[in-house]
Amino acid sequence: MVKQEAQREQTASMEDYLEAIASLGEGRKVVRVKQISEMLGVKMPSVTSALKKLSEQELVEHERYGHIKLTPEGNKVARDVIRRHKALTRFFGQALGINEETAEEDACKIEHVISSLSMERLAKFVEFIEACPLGSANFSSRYEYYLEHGELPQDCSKRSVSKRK
Amino acid sequence: MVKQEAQREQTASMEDYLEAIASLGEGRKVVRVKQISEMLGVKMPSVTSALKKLSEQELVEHERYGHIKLTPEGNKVARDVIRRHKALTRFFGQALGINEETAEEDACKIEHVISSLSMERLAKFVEFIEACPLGSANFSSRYEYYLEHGELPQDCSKRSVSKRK
DNA sequence: TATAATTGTTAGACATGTCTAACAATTATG
DNA sequence: CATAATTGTTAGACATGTCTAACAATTATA
Repeated sequence: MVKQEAQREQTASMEDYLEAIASLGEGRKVVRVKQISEMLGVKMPSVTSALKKLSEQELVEHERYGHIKLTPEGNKVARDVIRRHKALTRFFGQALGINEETAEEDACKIEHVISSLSMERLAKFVEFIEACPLGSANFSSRYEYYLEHGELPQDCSKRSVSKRK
Repeated sequence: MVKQEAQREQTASMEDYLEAIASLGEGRKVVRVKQISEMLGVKMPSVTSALKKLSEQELVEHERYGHIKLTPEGNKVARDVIRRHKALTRFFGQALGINEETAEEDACKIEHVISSLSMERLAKFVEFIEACPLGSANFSSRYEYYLEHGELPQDCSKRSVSKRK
């Protein structure tokens, strides 16, 4: 057991490019420089320059004015980023009740910096919350009460579980 | 209601410098360029250059070969970073059961990119978990069971809460 | 199919933040 | 207190990733 994951060798920017190429290419769709640039909010020359770098690392196939495609290795990296992205979005959205837009934004940033260990635990946590109806129901309702009122609900009291009303 | 927080104008690097200065300066201790450089794992010229920038922004007082001190505004920013840092460390440590070192590392990265909203909710979440013994006990024990066995404990079943054993 | 519109590339400027090498100031000590 | 050791600064190189301006290829259309 020497080094489970070689990943995270990419910068946040390069991960963003890989992620964008992967999602734009879903279902064999042709990927264009312009689409990538729009998706990431950068200008086209930035994309060209990123593609050059990623090609040199053999994560992307790209020929001048031609097709753009992830290599198997590039796809692996992209899938991993996307996996983190989705788990984080679920966490912020489902577990913390954050609005979709903000959840997305945070996921986009955090996906590039979180450790594998925390990522794994976070994903398990969300799975758990979503899968365990009893725990979840109790948890969510109490948590929402706490969010709204700023104090703990009765049945969280340290002394006893009140039965009145 | 126009813009609650003007913060997050700083880059991750500059936030790190402010954070380091604040924590090295706890209790009126004199802050040195060398200490900052060691704490952040950069060379001294990087610190000098950062101090210059932060001085121009009036977040730090620094005179050549002289004292280093946060201005009130710089202190405000630093305290805010530290607040985020602590809440994140608690979340990863207490709530997710991540080891201290990893929890620290993740907090150091995420503190610079997370939104105010998510940060607030995350902090409330940790408070809640720590403050609500019933929810917490239920939650933690089930979550640990899930982490360890990879499947939900009996009392999470969708059908009914088993009473046997 | 010739020309116009769109898309993509190249070249090179710029911002950020790091580093090394050389030098300067401060502090410690023989 | 003179000199050595330590600490701090300056200058300038370098890496990353962005941008604009100018040009080139591709695609659409009159």
